[in-house]
Amino acid sequence: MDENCTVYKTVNVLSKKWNLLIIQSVYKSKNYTKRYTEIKKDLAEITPKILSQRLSELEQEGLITKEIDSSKVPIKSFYTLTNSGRELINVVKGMKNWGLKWKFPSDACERTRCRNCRL
Amino acid sequence: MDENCTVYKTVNVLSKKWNLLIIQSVYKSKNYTKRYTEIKKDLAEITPKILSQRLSELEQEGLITKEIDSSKVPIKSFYTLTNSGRELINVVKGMKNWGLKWKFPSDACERTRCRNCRL
DNA sequence: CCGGATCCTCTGCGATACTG
DNA sequence: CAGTATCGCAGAGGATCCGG
Repeated sequence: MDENCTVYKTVNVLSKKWNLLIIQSVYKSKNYTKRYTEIKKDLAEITPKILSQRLSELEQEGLITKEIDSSKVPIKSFYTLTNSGRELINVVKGMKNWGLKWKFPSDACERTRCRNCRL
Repeated sequence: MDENCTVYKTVNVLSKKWNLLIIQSVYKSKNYTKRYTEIKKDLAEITPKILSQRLSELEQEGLITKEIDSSKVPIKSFYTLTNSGRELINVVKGMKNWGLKWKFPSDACERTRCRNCRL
């Protein structure tokens, strides 16, 4: 495998820590949009620095868009999945189904819409 | 999302650096079996320490099995995908198809069996 | 209050060399 | 051939601070 291979490059982008969980967190929300603080609350263990870094990278990669409402205080940031970002949910679902089958069976997650992951 | 969620735990295992590429490298081989040096050659940029670490972890996770032929020198190690490891190829394929569509189009990889990734 | 930025610490990846 | 030993450094994590 050389570094020009699509698989190689894609895996390196997607398997960067937190990326798929951020995508999934935003995907769960209405209109595929979430605020910075909501994502941070959803991914309890992520630190603000890392979340900012990842969101910025995902924006540059074209997987999410950012909008800022500074019309009134407090200023609010909204992050929305692009079309490409939305389609990534299939990858997350693939991982979930594999995990349910082979590693981490969970009654809660078996349901079509788990309370945690909503997939 | 709490840390008991199947999605959370599964993503953390699978998105660890090199894991999916190792799985895919072994998957491409006859009988889903590859030797240490062959994997290292296939993933040119991986270092021996990291490859050893990852293989050991993947073995503990039950995704690969290891067999050593020490009957004659040089000693040879064989790594084989388990059933759960084989099924992970669907996740890799999902990533590949997403990457082809949105990020890294490639004529070579578009073919059903790319010379590099064989997926 | 919200959305970060800053500073510091520390795990863990990467590179090179070496060995049973 | 299939790894280990050692070292250096980037990036993840933790705590705190700050402008709007």
